Amino acid sequence: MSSLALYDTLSRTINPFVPIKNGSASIYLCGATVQAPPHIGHIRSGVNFDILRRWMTKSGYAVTFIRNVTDIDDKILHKAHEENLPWWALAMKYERAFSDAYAALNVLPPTYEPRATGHITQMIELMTTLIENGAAYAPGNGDVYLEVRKLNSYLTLSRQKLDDLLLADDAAETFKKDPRDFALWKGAKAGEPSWPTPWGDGRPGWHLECSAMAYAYLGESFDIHGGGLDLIFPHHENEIAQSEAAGYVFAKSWMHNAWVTTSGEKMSKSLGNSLQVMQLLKKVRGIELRWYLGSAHYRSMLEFSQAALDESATAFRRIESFLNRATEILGHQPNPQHSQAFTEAMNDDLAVPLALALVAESLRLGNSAVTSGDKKVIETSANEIRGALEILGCDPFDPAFGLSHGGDVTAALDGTIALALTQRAAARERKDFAASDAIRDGLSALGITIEDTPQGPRWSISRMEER
RNA sequence: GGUCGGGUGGCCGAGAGGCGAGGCUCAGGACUGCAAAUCCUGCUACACGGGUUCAAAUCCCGUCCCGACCUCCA
Repeated sequence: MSSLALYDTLSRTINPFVPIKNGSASIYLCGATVQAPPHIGHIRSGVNFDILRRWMTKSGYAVTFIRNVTDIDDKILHKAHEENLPWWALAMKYERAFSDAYAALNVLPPTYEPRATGHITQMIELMTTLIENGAAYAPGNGDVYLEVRKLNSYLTLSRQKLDDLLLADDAAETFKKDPRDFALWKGAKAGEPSWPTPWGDGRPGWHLECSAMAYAYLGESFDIHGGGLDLIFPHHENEIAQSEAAGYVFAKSWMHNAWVTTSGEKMSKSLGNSLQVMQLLKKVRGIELRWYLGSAHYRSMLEFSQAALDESATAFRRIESFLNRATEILGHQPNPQHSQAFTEAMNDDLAVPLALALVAESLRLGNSAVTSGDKKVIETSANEIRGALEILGCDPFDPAFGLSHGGDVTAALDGTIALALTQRAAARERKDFAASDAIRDGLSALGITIEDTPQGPRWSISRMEER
């Protein structure tokens, strides 16, 4: 039996996962800066790390999963001004939008979801330590900077050299000792929200909150720190810099998910609304969108297209259809199981695409078994497929996705359709195919699909009426 | 300038020296009153040019193209 191995951005190699605390896993994922509605790139990160979490949990680890919300930063203040809302109202509005999107895609809520503004105390403590250490300085204008030249090491994650970096636009910043120093804390400008500190009123810089909150909930050292590729520099480098300068070990390994791209390019907000999660959920169901986002390997770019999404949804419906049929035949829902091959695929740095090939194989065997009536094979296939879908967070029987139709309604509908099907059967019996097809077409127009099977006709609700 | 990813069949998407990943689409077949569903068969690809090797999508050298980050970013 293989054991879990994961790619580590720091070493750029796949290593066996060895938890700091036996039987446990601690994960910190950089969540959203809540300044706009989530697009599928944001949510892909959530889905990828949710798959990691589910697999680790299934593998027996007690997983503590922290995903933060950054609810104060430059962009939030800017957007709040644009939308003519208090900054906190804007942040909450989009925090809810993210929560809704996570829920729609069955991304499990984190163990805890700390907000930056709820951890000002911890940030001040961290800055105090850094200033006492001599690692940080407060030039007197309310800002606090980390002095990067004094660090023992810096930029190890992105493997860059300090002097090779292009200078930021604010390089002329007179209060910095070195233009590469970065702000832990920003002194308050007029009209901006602020919190009191020993160095003046101000607000958090972008990076400080993650170091403070990771320390607060996971301690000086934890197993995995995750986020999107674009966070490697500067965000994660600066988290490392702050945390190590404060004397923490910080993250043992780093995982980064790749982007969703369009036409080869990273998604940007200029693309408009079309790739927002809620927009896409008008076209496909949450479970289908999740299937699509989770289907590529987390370290590979996922090239978005509407056609690819549609195809992916079609493929998923085939799988779902088999599970429904298997449930009817078996008389009970499949019991999730994992084959050796599936386990090995997932243990190999979450080789989801390989796992999906196994699902496809099981599906083919299962469908053949439906034709031949081999219940044993139907059950095995269905169990393994459901087991895989469960880990991918795409189990169609998971109540998180909501039942497709309520029990009472289904019963009533079932009776109604049964009446129509009785009429159709009678028409077919007397070879009046015009009449029987008229019934089928009529039901079809109402969104009810009829299929004739050796066990008799079965009906289902066609899903994509909105398309 | 520095750092880092890519280019795989009609489309999506794995793999990383040798046994055709897989899916979707399309075409043909089986089944069917017809559909639908399902199964079977077919479509034998790895940017370009060299090289190494018994063997290269995979390694090496060179070239072209695309993208990302460099203190706003999933």
